[in-house]
Amino acid sequence: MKKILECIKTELEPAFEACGYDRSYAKAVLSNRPDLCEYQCNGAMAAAKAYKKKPIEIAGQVVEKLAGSPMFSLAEAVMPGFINLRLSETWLADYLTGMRREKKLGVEEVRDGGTIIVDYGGANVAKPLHVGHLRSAIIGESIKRMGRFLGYHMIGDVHLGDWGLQMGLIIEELRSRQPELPYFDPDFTGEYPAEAPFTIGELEEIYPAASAKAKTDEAFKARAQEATFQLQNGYAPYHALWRHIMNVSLADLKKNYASLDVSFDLWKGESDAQPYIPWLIQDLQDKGLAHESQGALVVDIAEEGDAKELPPCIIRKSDGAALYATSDLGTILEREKDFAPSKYIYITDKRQELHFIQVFRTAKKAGYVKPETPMVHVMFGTMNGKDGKPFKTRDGGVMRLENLVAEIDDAVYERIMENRTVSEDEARDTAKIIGLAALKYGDLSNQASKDYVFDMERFISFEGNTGPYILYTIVRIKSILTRYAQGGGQAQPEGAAILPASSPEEKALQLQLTRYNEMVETAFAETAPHKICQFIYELSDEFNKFYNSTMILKEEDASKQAGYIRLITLVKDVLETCIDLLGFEAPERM
RNA sequence: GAGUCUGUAGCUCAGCUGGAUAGAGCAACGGCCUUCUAAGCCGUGGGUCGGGGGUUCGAAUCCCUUCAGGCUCGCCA
Repeated sequence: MKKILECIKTELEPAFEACGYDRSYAKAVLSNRPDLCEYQCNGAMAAAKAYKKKPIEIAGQVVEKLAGSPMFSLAEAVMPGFINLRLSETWLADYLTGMRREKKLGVEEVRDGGTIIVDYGGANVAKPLHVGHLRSAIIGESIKRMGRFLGYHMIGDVHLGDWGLQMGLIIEELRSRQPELPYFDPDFTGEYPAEAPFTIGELEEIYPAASAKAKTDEAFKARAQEATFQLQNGYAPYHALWRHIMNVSLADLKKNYASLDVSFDLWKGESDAQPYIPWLIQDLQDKGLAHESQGALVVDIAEEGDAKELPPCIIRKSDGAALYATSDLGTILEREKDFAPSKYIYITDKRQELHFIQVFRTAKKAGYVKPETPMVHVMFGTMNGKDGKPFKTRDGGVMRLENLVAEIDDAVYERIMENRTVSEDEARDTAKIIGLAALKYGDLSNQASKDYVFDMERFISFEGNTGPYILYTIVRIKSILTRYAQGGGQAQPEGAAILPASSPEEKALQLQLTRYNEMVETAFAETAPHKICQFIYELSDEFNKFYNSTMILKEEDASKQAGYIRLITLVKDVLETCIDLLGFEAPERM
């Protein structure tokens, strides 16, 4: 469906041309002075220079040509040369009627958008999910859903950290704790046990302990590096151990992501890239891209125009082991083979910016990814506490995701029980839904690339620009619709029209709805979920103003009432679609 | 040191491909429930858009400079 600004532009173009001005000046934007008009065109001022005329004169001429247009109820030229526009109520109502007849409420699907890989999650096997993983999961899930809604074939990959030094650290720590295990007996020839020698709880304690030990104990660190190297070279006992670590950890990770309503199409990890690495390293050498430097194998990625000389991409350490960049390149080879994506989107902490520049440039230089295929790194900032420092638990430790989610759910639950008389079970279920919305909206309503302050108090206060406010709005609409239907109302015959607005509040609500299709496209193109949040906050705001000004169920004119019902149904449909794109849902009651 | 991002109301943030009087929310204060969920709505107060210079008819927005903070800067991921 044609976007509202394009409709206006199409209407303005002939007017500009009829006056002898180029059509490129006929651009409309949303007004920043809603007291004066709804849309404005500033083209007359830009044209003034080119045609050496006064802006107001040009604007006046154009406005004359717009007289009688069914689209506008107002078209006037004001100093210094603005063209102020207001849509006619009937034209606006027709546009909305068109929206509600469209499958996706006016959003058009792309044709042949191709496959887009979204690499998010980034959980590390054997380590619990913590708040650092939250943003990647939440932002990535939203971007995946947006792309899918727009018709792209989106593939989300969790891309586990399952192959680095951490594995060697765990193996060595296990050896020091349980040296009697058969994995550490080089002469062992039997079957390795099917049962893992640790629980998820133990595993989560082992890694931090090993990591801390490696920082002070050089010999331990060296052994861990050696174990990592052996694992990567297929040493069977360690591979068996690695299998256990994977199995125990994956079950837990899946449970955690599920609780966030985050899902992945692929549960690939760095280990899956390993088969590609020997070829990769050989190929980069054959192509003359990789060379020895200080004992390591590196690819120079500096390009002309760089503000600063960028360090090379290291693809093999001096000890012969592969590392992060190597496995990311191997993963690219696998993805090209399996999916030949038309675009790559990586969602990580912004501190990894340099790493992705290195990987992207190497992939392009080597020809693994076509020059025209966009490789996008969506970077996000740190989630800070109220003190502006990285978010920690009260005692200064790393906050586990499970605990964070549980804390929010509990706080929401308390709030529900304060005010409402619903059963405990219903309150628990509703609290989960609202809690997730609070958490996700709190994150997504900020620009991803910026650091943001996670303020539990603010999130659970439920006032203002929050997820719960959006949900509350939806619940209000649902409540009206339910009561209307109970009263025997039938407002939804196929093709029934939205009626012209009869109040300023109703028109403001209608105008906000028309921005929907453009907003969705922009939000995806800019990988900016916060634009969806902003839109639905404004839409909710307009709805609540309308709600306060108009008693829908008390309306005596039945056809007018049916028109209201159709309008608020459209509002509900748009809001529900949007929160689905953000990755959460609304309860029936709250 | 170099690169990069950020700096907007007391707090948390929008706005940044240049347009009219810089917007929300929270917090403060004052109104609105015998009426569809008051987790709502209406109103009041609160700003040298970090500072300085420049480009422009017009700058929070573009350019330069400066201050403050974050992050990164070859063998962690």
